[in-house]
Amino acid sequence: MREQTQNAFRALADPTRRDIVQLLASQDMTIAQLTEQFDMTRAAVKKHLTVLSDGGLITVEARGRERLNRLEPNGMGPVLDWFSYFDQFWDDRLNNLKEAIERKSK
Amino acid sequence: MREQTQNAFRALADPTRRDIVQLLASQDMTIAQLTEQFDMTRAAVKKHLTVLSDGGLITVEARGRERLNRLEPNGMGPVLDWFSYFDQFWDDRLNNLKEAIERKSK
DNA sequence: TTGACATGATACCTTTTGGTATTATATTTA
DNA sequence: TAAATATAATACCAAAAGGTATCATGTCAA
Repeated sequence: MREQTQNAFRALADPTRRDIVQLLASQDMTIAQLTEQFDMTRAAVKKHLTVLSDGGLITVEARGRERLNRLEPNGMGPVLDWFSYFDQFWDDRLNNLKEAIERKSK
Repeated sequence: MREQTQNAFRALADPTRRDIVQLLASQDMTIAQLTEQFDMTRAAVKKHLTVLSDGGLITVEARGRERLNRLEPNGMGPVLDWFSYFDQFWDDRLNNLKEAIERKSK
């Protein structure tokens, strides 16, 4: 599972891919829909999606001739697990994040 | 500050650099000490440290002819901020992390 | 001061990465 | 069925990344 962690971190290293993740957080999208949002070819976007898929961050569902790209809810797991390793350093940060979330959920 | 986020994510994309971060979490180390832990030259380790520094994840303190590399406590800030954007998706994950931390602090 | 030590800087090489262009395949739809 | 649509796959290219070797610089110690 070490490989999965590496692939996930690698997937997040590119700004375009992080943007794709944010877009897919609001709704599932086809390659064509995603490509509209960027200044690059569909082939380039497809490559990014492959990297995101390798990282376990998205899944693809075939719907007729379309393919719906969907964020994988558990995809960030390995990444967040890695961060949780630094309790003594990041506890404060994580607590801030926690509090922000709690504030919103009220 | 968009640049800082990118540099931090980029810094974390390499497994050697993540290992360096983990090593520095336990104690500050010189390049020579870090190099002992890896199968590569000092120059290569130095490059990784430069990337980590660019990402704001470490700072360097000159001590005589040595340079002590130290983890920057707030360095992960931009990265964790980015993750906090996905409340609706990652809340559960973050809550699990939060609970694990709370359990430990008891 | 001279030599050893710790690091910095640079040139160079190979592989990976991010992108395009092009061609192929599968699915609708007129 | 034929044309249009949505995507996949491949070859190719320039730039960035990760590494080594080598040389330069600054500091400590005899």
